[in-house]
Amino acid sequence: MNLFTALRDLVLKEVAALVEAGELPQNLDTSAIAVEPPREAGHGDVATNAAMVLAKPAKRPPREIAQLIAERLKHAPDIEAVEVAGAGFINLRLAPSFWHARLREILREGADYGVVNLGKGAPVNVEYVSANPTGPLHVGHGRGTVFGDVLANLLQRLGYKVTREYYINDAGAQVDVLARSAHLRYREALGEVIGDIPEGLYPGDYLKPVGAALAARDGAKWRDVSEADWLPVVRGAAIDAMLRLIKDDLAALGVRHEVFTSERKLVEDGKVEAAFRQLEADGLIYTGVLEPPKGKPAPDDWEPRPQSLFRATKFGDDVDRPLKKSDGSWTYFATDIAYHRDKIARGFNDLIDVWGADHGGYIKRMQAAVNALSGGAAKLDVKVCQLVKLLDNGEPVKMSKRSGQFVTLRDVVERVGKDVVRFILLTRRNDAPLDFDLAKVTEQSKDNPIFYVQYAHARIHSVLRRVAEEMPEIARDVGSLEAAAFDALSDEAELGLIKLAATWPRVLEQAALAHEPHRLAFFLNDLAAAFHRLWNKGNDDPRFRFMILSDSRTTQARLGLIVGVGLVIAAGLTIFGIEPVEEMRA
RNA sequence: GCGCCCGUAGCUCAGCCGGAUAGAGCAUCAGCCUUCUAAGCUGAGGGUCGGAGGUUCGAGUCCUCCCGGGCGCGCCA
Repeated sequence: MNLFTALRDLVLKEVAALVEAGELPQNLDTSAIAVEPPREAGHGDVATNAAMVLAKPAKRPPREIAQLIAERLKHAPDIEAVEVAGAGFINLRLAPSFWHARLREILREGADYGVVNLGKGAPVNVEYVSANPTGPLHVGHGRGTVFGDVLANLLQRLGYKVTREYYINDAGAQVDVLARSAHLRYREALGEVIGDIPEGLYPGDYLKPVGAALAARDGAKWRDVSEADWLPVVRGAAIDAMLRLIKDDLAALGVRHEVFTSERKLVEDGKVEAAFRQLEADGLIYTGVLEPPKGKPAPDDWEPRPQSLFRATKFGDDVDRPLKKSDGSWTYFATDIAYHRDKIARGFNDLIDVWGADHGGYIKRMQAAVNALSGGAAKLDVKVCQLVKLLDNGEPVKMSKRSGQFVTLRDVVERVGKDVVRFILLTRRNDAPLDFDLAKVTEQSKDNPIFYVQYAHARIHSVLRRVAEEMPEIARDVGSLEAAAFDALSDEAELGLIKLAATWPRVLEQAALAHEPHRLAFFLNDLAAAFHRLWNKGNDDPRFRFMILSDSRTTQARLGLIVGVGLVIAAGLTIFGIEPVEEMRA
């Protein structure tokens, strides 16, 4: 149960009653009424702006309306105190029994706590990674990968029918470069001395096995024929190999896409042509001449050229966008239009793309295209991930793609572990740059967010183990804990921990609606902090220890509390695709 | 030149579709281990929320302009 939506319903009910009683006019717009946690804990457990929202349409002072509502709320069950404050806020304090009931709810629902059917089975398409199949993934890719994957997990958990997709850019010039690079490695494998890799080709060693495999399979067959003859073959082999490499990298991170879509195949199947014709039929394509971009030196070979343009400006883009290159082949935009058209045709009206920051300028045109293709029915949300700055103990790790000396995602996953990568990459908002320090993220200290959260979970299980040893008479199964005497939990620190854990349903829901999985990471960090705080309160004052040898009633109630917290932490980590640990010792 | 993102404590960043006295971590300083793991916790100092207008009962949050940084701007993807 999301307690805030439940209390909002209660407030709305009282407002309706006041309308009924003639205190407030009919037909009030109540949509802006919010019930939220107040910023200041001192203001109570929840606050509502109802009176302030209604003041103007009701033509009565907000504090007066607040009094009316407050008077009624005082009689509602579980509400311990109601006060009108500030400009007309209504602050509510809920009875301990209310919070005890929330704890019982957490214990009863366990991993499903906070899970509501927000999506109602609506299909959502999440496209992420979509890196060119020209080499291994690097850390920058990792960020979008984790973001997309955890967002997909989150949406799936809340009742959306999620499909995870990867778009393979295997049709452009870059895969031809890949093919030439692989052909060089092929000749090398046949015994030729190739020397330095020429400028403009991929220098990485990862193409050596591709060349070797080709030589082993076909011998010298592709050595002395023209490029036009060998290129498609070598390209196909190289793309296949790179895709296997990438899928392995993804598997090492615990990521698996359901659908891989080949750009080349879209072209071959005439899907791009079909998308083009659809837009043409809708009058959204014309032949025109684009201005050269201003503010930077025009490309050397710039010449005004009539070309097929999509009327993106009709859908909010800044200029109309070209669909064909000068050689007659499709632009990247054109094939991407076809891909999104294909997604829409497969029944998705809710599209999410996760891109790197350097593609930010591409958002408007893609949204314009989705809008045009679906007649406004489909929505595309593009989440852009900023750069990751890789550090090792504070020192920047040198990465140069040109020399082939860049740290791969695989390297990082193998060094620090997939769980660490999955969590740390979400400890910033997607649109803020992120530092990833290889040394710090494996540190066993509170400076390391994932350690901090796992440590809280481990401590909870440590207490369980101790109680099993010292007080075996206490039933520790969730069923028994649910029935524990929670009136023993009366300290504000204990209730505060329940209160925080009880906001989990709201956090889940809001993270899903906003498409912002990082909120889960921040919440878990806060929850862990609240737990560590209570733990230390027990250090300072033995009466607050979870295990009180002389008092099995209190001990069991406190076990219920921390097991509940542990369940919420575990539920959160599971969405991250991270295994909660029960002890920290290796 | 235009578009998008960002600008919050010395540093790195949160701030929940506008809500009350703007938060956390790091760093600095001062404290807490005969303990359920101190792998942790408590406290203190530190802010014109880049600037100026505007909308609103109320603006870090929305709008306009300006300043500063990043990304992008046909034949790369």
